[in-house]
Amino acid sequence: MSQTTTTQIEEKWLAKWETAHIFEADPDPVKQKIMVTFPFPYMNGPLHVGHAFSASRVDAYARFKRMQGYNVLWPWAWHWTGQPLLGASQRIAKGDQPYIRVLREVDGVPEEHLQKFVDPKYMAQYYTNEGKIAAKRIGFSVDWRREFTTVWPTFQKFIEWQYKNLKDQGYVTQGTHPVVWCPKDQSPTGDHDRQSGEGVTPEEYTLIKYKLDNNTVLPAATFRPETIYGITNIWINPDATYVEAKINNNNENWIISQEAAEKLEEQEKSITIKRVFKGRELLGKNFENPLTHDKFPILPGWFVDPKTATGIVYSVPAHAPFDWLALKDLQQKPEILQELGIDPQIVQQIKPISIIKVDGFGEYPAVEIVEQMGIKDQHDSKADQATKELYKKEFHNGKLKVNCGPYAGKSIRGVKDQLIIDFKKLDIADTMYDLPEQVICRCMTHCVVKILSDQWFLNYSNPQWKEKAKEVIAQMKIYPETVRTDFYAKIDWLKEWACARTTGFGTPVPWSEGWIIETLSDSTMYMAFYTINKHINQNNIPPQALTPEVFDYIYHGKGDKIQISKTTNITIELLEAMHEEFLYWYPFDLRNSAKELVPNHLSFCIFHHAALFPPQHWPKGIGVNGMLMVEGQGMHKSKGNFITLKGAIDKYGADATRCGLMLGAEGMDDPDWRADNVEELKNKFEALTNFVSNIFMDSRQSENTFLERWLQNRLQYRILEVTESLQELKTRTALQIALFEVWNDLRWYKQRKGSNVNTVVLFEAVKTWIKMLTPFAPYMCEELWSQTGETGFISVVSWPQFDENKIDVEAEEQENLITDILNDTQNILKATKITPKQLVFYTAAAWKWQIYLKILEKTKTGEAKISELMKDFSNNPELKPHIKDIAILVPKIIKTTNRLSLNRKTNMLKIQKIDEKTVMQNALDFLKDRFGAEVTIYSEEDQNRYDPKTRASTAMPYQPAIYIQ
RNA sequence: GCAGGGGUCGCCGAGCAUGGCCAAAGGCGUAGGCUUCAGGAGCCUAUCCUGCAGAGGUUCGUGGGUUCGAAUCCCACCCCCUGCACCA
Repeated sequence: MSQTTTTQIEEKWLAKWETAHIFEADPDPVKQKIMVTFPFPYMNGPLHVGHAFSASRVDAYARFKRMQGYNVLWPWAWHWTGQPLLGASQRIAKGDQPYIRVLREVDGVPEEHLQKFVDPKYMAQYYTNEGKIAAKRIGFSVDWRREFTTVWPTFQKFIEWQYKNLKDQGYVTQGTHPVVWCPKDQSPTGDHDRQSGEGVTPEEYTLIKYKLDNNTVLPAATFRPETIYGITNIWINPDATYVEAKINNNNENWIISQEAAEKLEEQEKSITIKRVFKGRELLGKNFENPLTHDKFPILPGWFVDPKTATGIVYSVPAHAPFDWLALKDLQQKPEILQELGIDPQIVQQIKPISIIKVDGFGEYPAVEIVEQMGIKDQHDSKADQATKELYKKEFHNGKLKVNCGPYAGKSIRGVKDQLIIDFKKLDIADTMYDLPEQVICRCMTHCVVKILSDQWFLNYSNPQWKEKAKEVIAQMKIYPETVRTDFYAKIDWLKEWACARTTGFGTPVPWSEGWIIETLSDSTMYMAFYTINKHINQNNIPPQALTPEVFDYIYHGKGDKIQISKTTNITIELLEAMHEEFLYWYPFDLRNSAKELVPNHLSFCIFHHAALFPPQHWPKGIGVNGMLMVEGQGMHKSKGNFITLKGAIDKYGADATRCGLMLGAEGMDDPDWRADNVEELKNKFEALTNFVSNIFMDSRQSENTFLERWLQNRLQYRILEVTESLQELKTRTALQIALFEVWNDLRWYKQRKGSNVNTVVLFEAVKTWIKMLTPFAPYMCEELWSQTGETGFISVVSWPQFDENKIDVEAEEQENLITDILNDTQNILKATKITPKQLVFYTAAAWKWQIYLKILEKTKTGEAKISELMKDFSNNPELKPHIKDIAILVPKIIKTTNRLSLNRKTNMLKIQKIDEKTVMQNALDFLKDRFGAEVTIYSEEDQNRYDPKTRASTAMPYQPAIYIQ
């Protein structure tokens, strides 16, 4: 089968599916429903194989369930909300050549479209159109009547309703929020908008307002406000520029670095600078600890960076290695102090003040760690390491000492948050945000932290909401189960989420002019919109008719439908139909995505369902899988390893692409797309098609032996395994068994039967086989199905049922005998390097079976005692003549039977004796063929046996003796 | 830093929750044979080491331990990956 015919087959079946509408699902009261979903893809680029991986798993599940007789709904939509589409079109408008080249060469956008991409909606529509073609070609069994994009006014009405509800219930709050901010763009700078500083987030400093005089403070920045009790001095950089500024129009003057003043402007502080001066001006002055009213000096610290926080640092030499090192330096260099006009006596007298007790350290942990690590001075690179180590230990294990006021005896970890709140109440502390590393915007501007005010939040901190979300998780099926703890952790971890933005595509916040619902916040409940969007699309319901009352009726059954119909012009029948359709399909049974969506989208989805729907409409199942790798690396357009779905289908065909993806991984493992493997798979499918076609063309029949029963027996296990795996969304395991293991079984059967294949049995087996492959490779299976003479679609044929009656342990054991003897013989040939001319096998004598089965029975119950067994055997007149041999055999048999699995022991006991000679005799041709030698079978009891090396006596049940010459 | 997930015979990957047909599935790769005008594809066989009789030896990140017996259970250590907020 050449590539062109693969494409032709795909086109043929795609057209047939569409004409027959087999994937369009409407409510059917007599059928059980399954609704599966996949997070809609964002349309600033083409669908790629990463999308296809997660979605193929959804499709395989949908197809499996459909074949099992469920009424399956698998809808799809397109995400346009957000900033990237706008950003992309702007880059094109600006003539960003590298970017345009990527669109042209990677995405494959034709020139005439590319030029129109300056319009972001054109761009989104282009990718949406292309995406739909690709999603169809890959064979996703989607009901396209429910399609929409997130900028459709009808969808936005749904979002308005959703947010109105959330707000009414108090889940939406307003407040402030720190963001990384580009002063030039006047917008937040997300990771993707950064030239450098990816992953950097604002850090919160506590400012302790040490008093210089009555209305002037030195706001020293710290992550450890509890150390206020251990302060000995403040560090000021003598060479840095500081300002004295009036803050927030009250009477407080702050002394801070010039840089800090600029930053605080963005953090809801109004700054009026009164004077500018060098840090050295402050040296030697005293200030007051606002908590204890003790007085301390201001000392020079060149290590103080005016660019970090306020440029003012307070010193806690007992617990901060840097402070101790700096203090020691100064104490050793009185001349520097004199030069700066400070009395060295003052510095000499400073002693560290110990305030934290921590295991493994004495009075002054900072002093100790500096000595332990042999740190020379503050420029030593190990000083940083020492700081981190000590902070960590003190935070996790440290307890505050008696000199810490009301906090004495408390652990640092437990008291820190409360302490900050208390200090703020006392008006001796404030907060400032700063970045731990430099962040530079794409526009090359240095970013700062800005506090956004009047920001709208989804209040995921709300403990009642969290509780409810956990209830949703508790009743949900999660694939794989290991992710459940992850979900609980993420629910706990989520806090207020800024759910509105001022730019980008999206639904305007209904109650607040100028804000748009943020992109991750508008995609949490839309699965419920699929259930009714068919009606909206088909009846051209105008957006203005979709009032909150309409949605209240549809989703909550609230309100008077007659009244609603009157005001909206939506007929009562239609309102009812939508309500009914929602009730039929909801909740969804499976939503599957990559694991990156666990902490955001999937958790949000859980939260929102908890808030807006009653328990009977909570999600029933969520599936999570790994992130697709390409040739061992993450897939990125910039890395040049980006593979579009269209490109993959063009090259390998839909079936190979699907299976290549699904064979990659399951569970949380990251699948690896390897072009060689997918190519190989494409060849495999050609071979498979030939293999199957040949069987279909072969009209001969043949006799029934145990091998037919063996094949059917095998197939039952395969059906069981594939069904159970698919049920658990283990698509890789399921496909592996369905494709390779079944194939191996069929091959083995054909080999064993040689020219005597029973085509009737094989034909049926193959039909079962391709049914099991249909969820994975639907096109090939439709084609093969039609070759069998069937007229319907295999896509809607009944899934194979496990049939207990076809289980045949005897056939299984008989075939085990053959494979075992085959392996043993090959092993001997390998060891002896004989090229065999003749093989002779001798099956065990009847009396050996007697003792074998007896021992087997004993070992099964775990009490095979040699003495007892021997007594038994010697009392048996049939065995008595062989008692000498039996004495030797018993321990051997105990050893071999002990190693058998319980399952096999049970089977062997159930069958009792198998007629080995006949079984072997029937395999004669096969064995001859396999070894290219004459083969003879005897029983060791045969008088006329050929046995030149007297091997026959070594024969055992299930292990005939072998002679090779 | 916080949270989560891993290290298996050339590679990818099962197995490990319920220790024992585990020298360890399957796929890929590699080698040999068959088929073919040739190439590719396909089919068969082999693929840790040793072995002139169906066997033995050493393996499952490292080092210990429990057990008659450990890839599987326990402890310690080393290494790797992913996510972390206004962004899809």
